[in-house]
Amino acid sequence: MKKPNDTQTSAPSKSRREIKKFWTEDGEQELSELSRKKRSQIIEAALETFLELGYEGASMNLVAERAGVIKQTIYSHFQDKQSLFRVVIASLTVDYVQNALQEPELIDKPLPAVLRKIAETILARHQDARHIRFVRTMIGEAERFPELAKLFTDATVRPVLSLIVERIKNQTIYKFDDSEAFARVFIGTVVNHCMQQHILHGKELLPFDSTRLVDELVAIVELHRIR
Amino acid sequence: MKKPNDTQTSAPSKSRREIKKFWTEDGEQELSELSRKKRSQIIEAALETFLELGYEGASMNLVAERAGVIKQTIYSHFQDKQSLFRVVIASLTVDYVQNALQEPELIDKPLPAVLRKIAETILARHQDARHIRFVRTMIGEAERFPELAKLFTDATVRPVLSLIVERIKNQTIYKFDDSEAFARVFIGTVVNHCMQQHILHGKELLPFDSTRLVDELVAIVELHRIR
DNA sequence: ATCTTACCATACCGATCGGTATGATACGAG
DNA sequence: CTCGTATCATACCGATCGGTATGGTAAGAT
Repeated sequence: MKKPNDTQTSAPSKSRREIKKFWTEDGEQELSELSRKKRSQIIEAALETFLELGYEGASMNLVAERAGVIKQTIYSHFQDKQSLFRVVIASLTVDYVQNALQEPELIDKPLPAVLRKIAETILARHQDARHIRFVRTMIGEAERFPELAKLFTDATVRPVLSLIVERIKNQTIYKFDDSEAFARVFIGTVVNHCMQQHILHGKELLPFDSTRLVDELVAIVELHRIR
Repeated sequence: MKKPNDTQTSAPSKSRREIKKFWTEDGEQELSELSRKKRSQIIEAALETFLELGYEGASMNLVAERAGVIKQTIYSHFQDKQSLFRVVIASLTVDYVQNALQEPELIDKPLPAVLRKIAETILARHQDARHIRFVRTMIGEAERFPELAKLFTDATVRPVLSLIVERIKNQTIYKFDDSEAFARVFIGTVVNHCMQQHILHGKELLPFDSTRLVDELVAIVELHRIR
């Protein structure tokens, strides 16, 4: 709601000493050791602050304080608050998908075991308070930052979906008429359970055991067994 | 992030002329015609503003301007920004459940028809831009306003859930071992589809036809038919 | 030994924030 | 016709906002 100060946005700069702007696109910059350390301090503090207070609720002063850095240092690494938010949220998004989607040992396991493993992964992630705040922030800002929401979907929903579809097609024990629709039923159920129980505090109001849900889903799979 | 001015929060008031505070709990106040009109203008404007900009992003100045009212009028009807937010969001929540959960003609319809009707209702609601903003805001503020999130769950999820469970139990054509788990699979799938497609902009990235999903769910129901 | 770089501390800028004070006006009830 | 009420317009309050300016310090490179 606050209009930025755009005095001298066009003028080169009245400042006597030019301050290095790392975010300027002048090729691949080799950041010094110190710079990289400060940068990661800023990112970590910004992350914590944005996830706790939301985009508007977080102040740059607080981020600087938590990062153990002065504001100018932030503004030498990031153009402005919006761009800091975008970088921080986007990098957390890709971090999550990177640490999660190793599909290691479950090659050639039966379909129900694969599905249980996927459900377990999603459920486990929602035990992490930071992830819950992450999802809340992502959804809360989805109107103001649609690219981030799309990135989130692309990085988290898409690969799981296609993994399930591929698994369904590479087996002959169960028969599904519309494998993508079934995949969406499966992850939709699990994700909505997390959303309802953890994001919206449903566990304090209508608690429901997740294993009952997964068992139900697996039972549904079993109904598709070729007889 | 801004600390409120709490000068004279304890002192009675330095103001010469006492301003009527409708939010004071001094019994059932009969608001005048004018007051009720102003109040509803304020609520409508606050709703639009909070849903568009979020709690922190919305300013009382803008709400007053949109309501065609001066700020003092807002503060004579509501204690502060938080309380305005709570009233506005809570009343929208109960409005939604009120206008939605008439279970009219579908008495004694077969189970698949009932489920299709429920899915249709949920899907239709997510065609409304205001409802999408409502859900985004509700989730985005779920950490700062947990009571609102719980109210939301209680008012929207619970009744649909128990309706389905009751419907499953009052029929003998289909057999479900865990009717509540199945109910959660059903509405979880539908709600997550809306969340993914509309709230998180998934329809512009991984579009998926909702009727395919509902058909899949009904096909799953059909697998439970007693042979 | 000088220069540059990246940081520090502090203070400042204009704008906007949530909320209040003052005084005027329009109007219905007695 | 007067009195109380609920609004209006406007201005103000202290605090905080995002962002910048000034000047200084420590360290590595030339």
